[in-house]
Formats: sequence, C-alpha cells, structure tokens
Amino acid sequence: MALKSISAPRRRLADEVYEQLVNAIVNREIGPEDRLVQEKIAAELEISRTPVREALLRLEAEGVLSVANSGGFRLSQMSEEETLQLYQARTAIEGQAARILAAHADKATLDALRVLIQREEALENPTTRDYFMANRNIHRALMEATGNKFMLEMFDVIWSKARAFHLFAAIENADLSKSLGDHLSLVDAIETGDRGHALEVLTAHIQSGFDLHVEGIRKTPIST
Amino acid sequence: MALKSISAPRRRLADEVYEQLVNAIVNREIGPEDRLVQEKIAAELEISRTPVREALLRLEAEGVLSVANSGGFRLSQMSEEETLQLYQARTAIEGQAARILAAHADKATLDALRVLIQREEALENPTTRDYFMANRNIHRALMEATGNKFMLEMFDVIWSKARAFHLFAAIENADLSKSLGDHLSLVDAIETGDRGHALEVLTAHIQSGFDLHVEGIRKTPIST
DNA sequence: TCTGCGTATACTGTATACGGTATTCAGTAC
DNA sequence: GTACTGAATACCGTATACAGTATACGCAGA
Repeated sequence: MALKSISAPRRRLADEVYEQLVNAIVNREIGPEDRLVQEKIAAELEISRTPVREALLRLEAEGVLSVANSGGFRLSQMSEEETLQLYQARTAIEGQAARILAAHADKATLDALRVLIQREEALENPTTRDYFMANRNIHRALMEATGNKFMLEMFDVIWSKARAFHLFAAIENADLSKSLGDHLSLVDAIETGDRGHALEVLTAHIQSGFDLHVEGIRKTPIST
Repeated sequence: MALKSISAPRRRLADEVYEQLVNAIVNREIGPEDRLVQEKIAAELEISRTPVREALLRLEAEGVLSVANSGGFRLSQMSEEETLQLYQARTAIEGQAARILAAHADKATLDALRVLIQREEALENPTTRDYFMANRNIHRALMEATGNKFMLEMFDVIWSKARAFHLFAAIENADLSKSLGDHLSLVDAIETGDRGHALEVLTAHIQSGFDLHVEGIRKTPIST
C-alpha cells in the first residue's frame, strides 16, 4: 500500500528550539552582547528548561555558543584566523568532491548541475541572504552529486557555522553578481576529467571568495 | 600567584556516560543485537535517566547509534559503501592537510613529526588496538601541525566513527607491520613543497589501507 | 490454527522539583 | 575611600514525576 511513513521522523521540541535560536542568530536578533539563559528562554517559549537545555548544548557542541563566565551562553566570536581556517576546511571538502566528480561523474549528472546553476543564479532583486542561499545551493548540489553522506554532513557543518557567523555572505554577494558564470566553469573543469585541474579550479574559486572577504584587511592565501 | 584553575573544565555526568558507552562499543561489550534503553542504563550506572539520555542522543547525532523500531537505540551498522565514503572523507581532510603543510611547514615542524613517527612505530608486542592508536596518533599529529581547528575536529569525528565501527584497525595492522617507514615517506613528500605531490602520496597511502580492507571483497578506488 | 481487536506495558519526551556552586552585592573594618 | 567577608541570588546539573504513543501480547471468533 502507498500510505507509508507519514510520520514526521521524530520531531522533538528541542529541534524546534534549536531552529528558532539559529534563526534568531542569523537574523541578528541575538547579538554578541546577549546572554542566553535556560530559564529565560524556556519562559519566553512557554516550555520547560529540558528541551531548551538540549538545544543550547547542541549549539555549544557545534561551536556556535560558548559558556559565558557568569552563567548562560554567549555567541562565540570567530576570529580572522578562524575564518581563514574555515575556508581551508571548505576547500578540503569541496576540493575532494571536485576530484571525485572529475573521476566519476557522467554527463547527465554534470548537465543537471548546469541546469541547477542557471536556475539558482537567475535572481531578481536578490537580498544578501538570497545570494548566500543560491551560492550554498549550488555548492551543495556539487556535494550531493558525489553521493558521499559523510562529506555532505561536513559541508553542512561548515556552512552552518558560516551562516551563524555571517560569513560566505557579503562576500558572495559581490562574487555572484560580478562573476556570474563562474560556477559553470567549475563544472567545465570537472568535465575535463582531470582531478588535479578540477581541484585547482575549485580551490581558486573559494580562494577568490576569501580574498574578497579579507580585502583591505590582509592578504593570506588559503592553502598555498 | 601559582594557584590557578584546579577546576575540571565542566565535567558533566553525561560525558562520563558517553565515554563508558564508547568504551563498551569499542571493546565489543555492546553488540549489534543489544538494545540500549535509557532506564536500563540509568539503573546499571545508578544515576537518573537525564544524563543517560543526553549521551545516547549525542551518539545518535554522531551516527553511532540509531533508534530501534521498538524503542531504544541500536548500533548503526556501516555498509561497505559507507566505509568507502568514510575513506573518501578521510582523504579529503588529510589530503588538504598535506597540501597545507607542503606549502607552509618549516623544517623544525617536519623533523618533530619524524621523531614522533619513529616513537609511535616502535611497538613491542602490539595489539590491534595499539596499531590503531599509533596510526591514529601519527595522522593526528599531521593534522595538528596545520593548526586548523576545524579540520582537526573533522578528523576526530571521522576517526571516532572508525573506532566505533572497528575500521582503520585490522587493516592498519597489516599496513603498519609490513610497511613501517611509510609514514616517514609521507613527510618526505610534504618536504618537497609540491602540494600536488604531497596530496597524491597521502591519497595513495590511505588508498592502500582501504585496498587492504576490501581485499577479496571488491576493488573500488577511493576517489579515482 | 489463524485473524483481528483491545488492553497492558514498555519507553520515550517534557515538566517540575531539588541541591549545589559560583558570582554578585552589601555591609563592615581599616 | 578601599579591601575583605558573608549572605543573597542566579543559574546550572541531576533526579523524579507525569503523560503520551507505539509495540507486544493475549483472548475471542472464525
């Protein structure tokens, strides 16, 4: 019979709290000055402390929050050095994906990627957030094409941090708007089947995003 | 004054439970047939369900456990396909580390690595677990040398899974014993300063571990 | 013996209660 | 005014209590 698994796959209140917190952080409703206290949040949401605690602990484990000296949690701040490291990590994951695709991907997969890229890049009156999402969707599609669930997980972890710390965003704004079509040439590089080449092009692509990010602050290449 | 910070940095009961569970899994005291139920574990450890629940949920998030159909948690099984993917992920992280080191590392760092490798490989009457730990320590030292905390985190995630699922172990047994000195040549490859070369040598090293692993089962290269 | 339904129970998620610890603040001595 | 001490309090971690849900089991009817 066709009626299987309507069940939302185990929805916990903690998940809800988690999402609300992430949204609040992304929308700048929670600033670096705010102290997040279990009881306060629980009262605000009119639930008990238990799920709130779970959500906060999860965010702490992910490195988004850290314990404040006087109780409660604070947004962790990401230093410039750490930003660099996050870009390096991105290169590790996405670069390997490019290598895998260069070696394995068939034409149909690559063409599907091209279609998706063109769709995502066709933005009208885009906000910064739209740019972020489009860029993320494109890069995530590349990851999905490899079919590697662990690497996809890591991709999501990295981009969650980016979102929480408002990275990969302002940058990509400039990037996407002025170098539209860049993503298509990534696919071209993959299609050559040359793993090394695909890796270098992907690395350069991410590097250019990073360069825009630190422009005027300092000049350090990501891996090279 | 010299009396600073005795404080154990926030020890929670949940951490304790978590460790005990991981140990039990690694030591095969928990098999794929066992069902892990919050109340049972809590009773066994003579604590309440709250910290137990937290630990179980964490292990679920890490993919080590999954919910059993009739309540409780089970060990998740890793398929051969997933094993391949884990090796690919390993290549992504450690390969990028090799690239970074090839570009940046100074001689002192590399020499320190060489010393560590020789120390770790000097095993007497080693068990499989000893092999695993030595191999892990060596590879982890490479990661630490890059100074990238995100990549180090991902390394730990990958190797935790490996430990929980008893991977990277039997394999490395043969690997280490018969190709002692392989790790030193990794450092040599890095010292050439050629990023591409370093990456390829590292990839080949991991590939050979994987090949041993699936030998006689099937032949699929990791990324190529 | 097999099918189907109803009840028991097993286990979870959420709420609440309790006890401890660390920070803060006020009061007192200098 | 400054420095120290002690009480108040704010917050957390753990235990326990409660309620809902899904699986298992037994019994009635064929």
